Amino acid sequence: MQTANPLESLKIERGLLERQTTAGYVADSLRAAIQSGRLSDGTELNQVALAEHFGISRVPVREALRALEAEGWVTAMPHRRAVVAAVSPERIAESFEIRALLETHLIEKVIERITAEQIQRLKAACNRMDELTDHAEWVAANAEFHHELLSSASSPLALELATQLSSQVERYLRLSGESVIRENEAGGEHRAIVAAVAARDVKAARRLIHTHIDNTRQRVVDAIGEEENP
Amino acid sequence: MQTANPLESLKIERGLLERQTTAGYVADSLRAAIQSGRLSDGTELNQVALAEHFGISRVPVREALRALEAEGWVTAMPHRRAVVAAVSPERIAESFEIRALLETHLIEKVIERITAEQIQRLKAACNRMDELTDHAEWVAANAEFHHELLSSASSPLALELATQLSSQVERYLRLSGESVIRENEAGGEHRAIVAAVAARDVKAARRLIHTHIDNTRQRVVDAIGEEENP
DNA sequence: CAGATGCATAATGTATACAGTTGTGGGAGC
DNA sequence: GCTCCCACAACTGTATACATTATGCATCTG
Repeated sequence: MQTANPLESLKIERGLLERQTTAGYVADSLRAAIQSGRLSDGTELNQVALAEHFGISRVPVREALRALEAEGWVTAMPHRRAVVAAVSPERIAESFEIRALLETHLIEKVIERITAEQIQRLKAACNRMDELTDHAEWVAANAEFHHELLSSASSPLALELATQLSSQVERYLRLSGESVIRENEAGGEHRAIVAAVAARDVKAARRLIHTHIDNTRQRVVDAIGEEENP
Repeated sequence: MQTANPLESLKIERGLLERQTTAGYVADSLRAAIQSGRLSDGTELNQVALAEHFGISRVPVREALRALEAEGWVTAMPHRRAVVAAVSPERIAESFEIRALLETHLIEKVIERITAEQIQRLKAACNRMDELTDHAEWVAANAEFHHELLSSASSPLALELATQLSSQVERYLRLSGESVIRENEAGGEHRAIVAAVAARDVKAARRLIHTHIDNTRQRVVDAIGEEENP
């Protein structure tokens, strides 16, 4: 037995800081900008312009673009400008369908494993969302809710895929009306899901999640339709 | 009205050749090597060594590694060597589970849409697989069969995900015994699936696919277990 | 001899320079 | 006026050079 290592705190700090490369920083910045919608579909990503903007050379910019391309955020062809990837309405719809498939599957494991404390956290997350007025914040909180809900399933790969699918279409949620009304609908749906999970009611939870995701899909697809044919 | 442009053929040829960048070529080469198992888990990917091997500079090598990292083939940390990513047994198992989920879902759409001609192609693919003796070729043909089967569902994103999940664990199929016996089992399972699809029997097809993938999962997981505790 | 320390080496990350491709605008030719 | 072509500008792709960080080894210390 020995006393706690006084350097332990420093180690953690180092771990948190975790010096990032410039390329990693650029990739994170661009990804966040695309995900939030600040960089919209088809925006051209000029390497020299980006390099100047960040005050760095083109090399790390290129590496960041390569990574984002592999992740699907950016479309690029040899010797041509990279552009922010467009996600077709069909792909968006399919993304929701697959999420529904994954999440209805995961919810069974969630119900098996979730603890009372985690349920409390979900309820708290629901309450927090009611307070939010900014749409962007609401979208982020919504993603966090789903992530938190599914993280209890202990299926890291499925969670990863579901999260990835969400994040790629998140920017299109913006279109589905800034209307708080709709968001409150979602809030009610979230609470119903949490209640079903708390009651360990697999069938109800599956049905509620499927309906919830399908509703969201409907809203987004409709919004895109209106956008195209106003 | 005008005669066919004689340059059109060149354009197509150009399109097929589709001049690739060096970085793209390196990424493809490495990906193929990892997928086939020629580069195994934990192999260090030294930039200068790779650059010398390909007879190029480090820049395109770095871009290739970035892309492969984003795709999950390579693990890298700042200022440290990149290594071929290891896929944990849990992740492999989960990968099969998610594939089962996706493929049992897709098979319904397949049955709705598949044509007689496509069914013939699937049968032909089954027959071709019987001829193969090389394990690596068999694995590739197996992947092709599943891809061909699901491509009739017209769900590009789901197909993409399923294919991606398969390709990432494909190299571990090698462990599951070179035994032709087991591969013949799979051949029988494939034929049964095609038969159910041809008969438009959704329930049977779902059950058969699920069993098939679960069997494969079992074989691979067992093989890994033996590998670790011989 | 175990463990820490400092230095040399090698590898990664970034900047700069150069090469090759694409796109564009203006002028020649019709 | 219109088209075609070519030169030039802008941009991407690659190589080389430099900066920073990690790692292995020899040395030193207790």
